[in-house]
Amino acid sequence: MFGHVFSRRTSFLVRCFHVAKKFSNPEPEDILFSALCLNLRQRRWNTLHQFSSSLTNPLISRVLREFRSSPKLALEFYNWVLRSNTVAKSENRFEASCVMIHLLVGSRRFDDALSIMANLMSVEGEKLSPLHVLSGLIRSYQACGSSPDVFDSLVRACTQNGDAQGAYEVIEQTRAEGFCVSVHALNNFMGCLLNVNEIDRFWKVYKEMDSLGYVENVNTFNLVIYSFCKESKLFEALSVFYRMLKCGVWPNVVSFNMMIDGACKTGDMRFALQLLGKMGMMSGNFVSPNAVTYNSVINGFCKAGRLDLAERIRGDMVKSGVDCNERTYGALVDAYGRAGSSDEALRLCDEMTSKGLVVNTVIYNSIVYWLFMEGDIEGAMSVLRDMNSKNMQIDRFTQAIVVRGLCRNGYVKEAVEFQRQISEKKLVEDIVCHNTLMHHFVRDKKLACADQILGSMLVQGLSLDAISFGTLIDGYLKEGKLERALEIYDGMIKMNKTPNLVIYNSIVNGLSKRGMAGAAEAVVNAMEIKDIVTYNTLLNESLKTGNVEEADDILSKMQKQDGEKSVSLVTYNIMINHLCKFGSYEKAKEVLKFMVERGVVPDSITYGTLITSFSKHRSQEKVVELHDYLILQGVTPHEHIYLSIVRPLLDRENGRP
DNA sequence: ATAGGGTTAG
Repeated sequence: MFGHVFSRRTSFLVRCFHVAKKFSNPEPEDILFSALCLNLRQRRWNTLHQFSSSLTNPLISRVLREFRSSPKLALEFYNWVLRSNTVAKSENRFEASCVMIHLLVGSRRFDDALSIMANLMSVEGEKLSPLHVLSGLIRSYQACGSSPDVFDSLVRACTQNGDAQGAYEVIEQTRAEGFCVSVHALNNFMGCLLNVNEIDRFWKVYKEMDSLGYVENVNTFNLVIYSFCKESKLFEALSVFYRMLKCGVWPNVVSFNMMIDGACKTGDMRFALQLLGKMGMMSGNFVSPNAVTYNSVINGFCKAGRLDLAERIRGDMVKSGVDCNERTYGALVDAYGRAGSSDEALRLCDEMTSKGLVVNTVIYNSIVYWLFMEGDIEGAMSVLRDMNSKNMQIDRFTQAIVVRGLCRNGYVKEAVEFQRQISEKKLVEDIVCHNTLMHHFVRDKKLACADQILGSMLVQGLSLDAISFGTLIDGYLKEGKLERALEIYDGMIKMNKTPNLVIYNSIVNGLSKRGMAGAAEAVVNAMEIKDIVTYNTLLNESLKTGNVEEADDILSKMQKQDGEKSVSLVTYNIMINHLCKFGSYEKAKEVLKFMVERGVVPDSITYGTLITSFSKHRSQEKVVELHDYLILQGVTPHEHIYLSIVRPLLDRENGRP
């Protein structure tokens, strides 16, 4: 046994000696290099470990390059270098990483290259800027005999991280250095711009493509289609499709999927179905629907409340041999929950499990959400426990759903407790949850509790947003606690947060309601922009005080501001309310007719205001007539007012007690 | 590349 070890060791030394002898004047580094290579080839990590203290930057790079044709081994060596603490210094990491990236890209192992780049740029990693990484790659470019594909990969690493600006800088700097990224990288960048909703910038880059010598390919066309679909411009998307055909570029399934999904999202299911049916014909029989296509349509019908049609499409999907996946079930589970059939939703979960599909967090969240909406707290909490017992990841959606679900069902205390447990587990903190809690405390007039949430957010170092401040400011103003409201306002200013329109409107409303018209007016005058809510608040105040001239003035300002757009349903409700209070019932009815003609559908507030007033001051026939008219306009009656005023009248008409 | 879950302030 020992003899065996000895002979291996001897042969190793002899081989080293041979290699060394080849050089006329062997440098120590050359000997070390050969030894490293020999041991690495045999994966003798223990032996290699003895060299770890002698490793230098150039040596590491040299070994990595030596193994360019066995990237797997090179990667093992790279990882070993990173792990051995003695050389884990940042500069070493960086240079070795750059060489490794070149090798991986050269052998088309893009995912491995991307993950190294992502790590270099991530907060947990080295936190290097994309341009810094680029400079490192360029420095080692020649020695590694690399190709511009590495720059494409770096762009990709940025876009995968949602860093459009980084991708842009890399593309620009690459060009400045005399290289060029491919059209694929440019497509990646443009896709990233769309994903972060920088539509204008997308178009700018798209228009510059040609002059930079790029020829748009099917992916580019698809992005243009996507950008139109994002803005619900289906007609324009379709015309890009035809332009693509004219350019001799063949559409693929993604081209269709984007348009079909766009149609579904705008609720145009007819168009979606047309496209689905004509995909073959429109593509010279080259393209047929895949799971994404079917799932988009299924989801479209689910959201439109047409489960019957969604199920029919699922039937088509199965018939055409496309397997249902998690997304298919996700859409259906959500729809059954929405329709109040949580049992069926849970049955579908069993079905997917039996097919080997995983019921993931998104699907669980759907179920929990709809159970809460139904008021089935027990059911919701038991599904949540089920998630826990299955070690299912709880995400910020789950948190928001549970916190809101508990609050809206009156379990605010329990929601706070849930939130506290989340904080303890150090899961992702979501401001929305805290804001929701504050909102419910404010609604229940428990301002001290809301304030406590604010305090705990500060303690946890969470950044507060405009909604956090706005909720409290509005709450205190409504309670008449002007001082505390102003304190919070000052706090916001001290934290360098700019109050937004909602907060200003809230203040204007609060001051007016406290009878501080002068102060309210001062705030209004200081406001740079005003919106419908501002005007509605002012209109309501002036009508309340009987200042018709001022009201008239505000109305004409509103019409000037944004044309008709700034006159809203609320505006009409305010006018109707005050006309009724003045006893001008016929005028109120005129306003009602006027708004209906403008295509503004009255709501239950309109209904309640008019019916209440008419029942006090007009004949019963007039009340019933008004009710019928409103129903005809598609108004949902105010439940309480319908039951207490209108139904008794209708019953009497029909001879019922 | 394209498809899923939530919504908190006037």
